[in-house]
Amino acid sequence: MQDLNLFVIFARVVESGSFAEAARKMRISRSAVSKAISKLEKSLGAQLLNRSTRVLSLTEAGTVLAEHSAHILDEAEQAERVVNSLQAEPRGMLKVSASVAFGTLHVAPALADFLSRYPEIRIDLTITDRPVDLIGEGYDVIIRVTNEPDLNLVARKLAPVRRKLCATPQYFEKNGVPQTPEDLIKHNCLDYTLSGEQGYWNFTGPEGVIAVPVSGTLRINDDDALSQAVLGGLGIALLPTFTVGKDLQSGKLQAVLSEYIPVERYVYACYLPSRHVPAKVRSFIEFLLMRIGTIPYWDQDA
Amino acid sequence: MQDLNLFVIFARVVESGSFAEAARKMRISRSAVSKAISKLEKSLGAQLLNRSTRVLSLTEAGTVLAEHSAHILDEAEQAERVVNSLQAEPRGMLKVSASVAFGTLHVAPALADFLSRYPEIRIDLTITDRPVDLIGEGYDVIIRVTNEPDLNLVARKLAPVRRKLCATPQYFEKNGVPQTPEDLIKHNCLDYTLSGEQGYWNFTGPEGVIAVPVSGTLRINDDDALSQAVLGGLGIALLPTFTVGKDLQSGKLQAVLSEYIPVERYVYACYLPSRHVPAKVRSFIEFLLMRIGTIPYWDQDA
DNA sequence: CGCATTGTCAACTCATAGGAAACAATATAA
DNA sequence: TTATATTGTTTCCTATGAGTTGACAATGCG
Repeated sequence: MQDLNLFVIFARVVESGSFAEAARKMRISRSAVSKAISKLEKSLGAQLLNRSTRVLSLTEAGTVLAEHSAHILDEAEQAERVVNSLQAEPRGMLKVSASVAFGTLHVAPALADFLSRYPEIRIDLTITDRPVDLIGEGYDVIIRVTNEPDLNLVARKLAPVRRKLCATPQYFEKNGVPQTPEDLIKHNCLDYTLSGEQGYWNFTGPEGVIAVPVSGTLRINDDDALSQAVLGGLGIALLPTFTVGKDLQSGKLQAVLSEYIPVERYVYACYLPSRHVPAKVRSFIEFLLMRIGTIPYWDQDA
Repeated sequence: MQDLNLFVIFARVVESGSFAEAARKMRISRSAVSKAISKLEKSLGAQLLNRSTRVLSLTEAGTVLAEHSAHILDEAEQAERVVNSLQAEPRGMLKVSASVAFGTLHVAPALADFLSRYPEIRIDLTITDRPVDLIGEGYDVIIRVTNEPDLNLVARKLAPVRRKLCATPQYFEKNGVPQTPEDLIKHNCLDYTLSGEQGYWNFTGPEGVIAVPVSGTLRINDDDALSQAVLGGLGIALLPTFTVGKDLQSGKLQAVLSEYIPVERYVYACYLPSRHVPAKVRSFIEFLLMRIGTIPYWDQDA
């Protein structure tokens, strides 16, 4: 394969009409240009330029090569421009993955705003709780709720996820209100599949950290569905305020043992570590940060 | 400006789907590929490929760049092919310059044969006796009759040009037949403008080289026109056999002092010195050589 | 006839392209 | 699970060759 840089030099010479002029434009010496052309001619096995000290003229081979070289130069400059623009301006396709509950309740509703703010961005949002392969599937950003994000990723903490022990008033009427964490053992504790240690709920209370063994008749891998189950009066669960904030306000759910704080989880926006984060990713994360804030809107008056 | 060779490596990686595979195809080491991509990403300021040891995926910037790179690669390969073909096969435009008399009488008539033998060649023939700038005007070949061709050019000797002292029988009847070169002084000697020393005709005779001072009433810069003048009975001239061969045979002209040989001139095909002579030029010169041969057809029975 | 500028060449220098080897990550096979 | 092979990366090293400088001859201009 040819050394394409020679094509570039050749194109410059042709458009300049002289070696010296081309050399000045490219800020290299005349001899460098001379050697480049000679090398190109040698490697192609064809004379490209007939030259005396004063006059240059293209051979037929030179003429066709000049055309191709100009195209190449063009294409390269264009490529450089579009990549730069893609990098510097928020535009293009943004592939996002978000977990089911949070994605549905808070990411998806926010996208309209985001897209109208950045009209050149398009979004491909995948809602799933399954672990995704950022590299293989080509995601720009994934939004996950977890207490310990993947160490191989850049994880931007968007907001804390506060959780509360909730059930319906009806449930408490029937089964009593637990006064201490230990009382939970007597209750139907609905569990979130992906939470840390199975079978235990951990709290930080007045006495420090405690682990309460719990058991229940239902386990779901989605916070929103879990909330629905609790709303149906099935039992008690540790529910994030981002799903049940309204229900707590409206009284459809009731929180108990509020002085015992479950291990805090966070909403993270994660992306691949790279020195070169495209503008679309930066602006998306900044938008989310602004939208969700340090004290998320669903917690503001909870 | 970018290093276009990095684009090529990038394109190869994309089409291969892996650094290692691309490295093997290009017969360089994996580390070379790795470094090339890193350098490209750095210089563009954008991530192009997301990669783990096992899986590669293009970023958006990478996707657009891949497209452009593929185009560039394509264009380069195409350019290489067409230049090679132009070099190796007799095809394309052949710019030829020929002197008026010889060009008209012998080059132009031969072209039909040549072009039918090489159907992919087209010819741009310029008939002129004016000295031409091979480089500036972009001629591939010039055909000239001279005794000393330009030393800066490659001059292929096609055929000797024999000249004879000619006049019409009528002229000799009226003015007498010169018996010795010195007798020429008494004749109307028509001169060819571009011949060596003005006012003298040089011969190699039995006594060695002699220079005869001559004078006449006409001087023309074209052998054919000069012949026409002689045919009109105006005087004596040194005429090349390639213009008056037929007239000598038919008796319309008569040659005298044949034992005195004028300085021999030659038909040359000249082209610019270069290691890389295109096939079209080579085949043209070979064709002329074959056609005109060492003993030209107009001399064969003269 | 200077004078300036051209393309080329030879000699030299230094950056850097590329290889080798070791490494961590990861997929596949046993 | 463990073992193995392969991936992309990194460090270190070296030879190549790209580019400079400073000549040169050729050439056009005033």
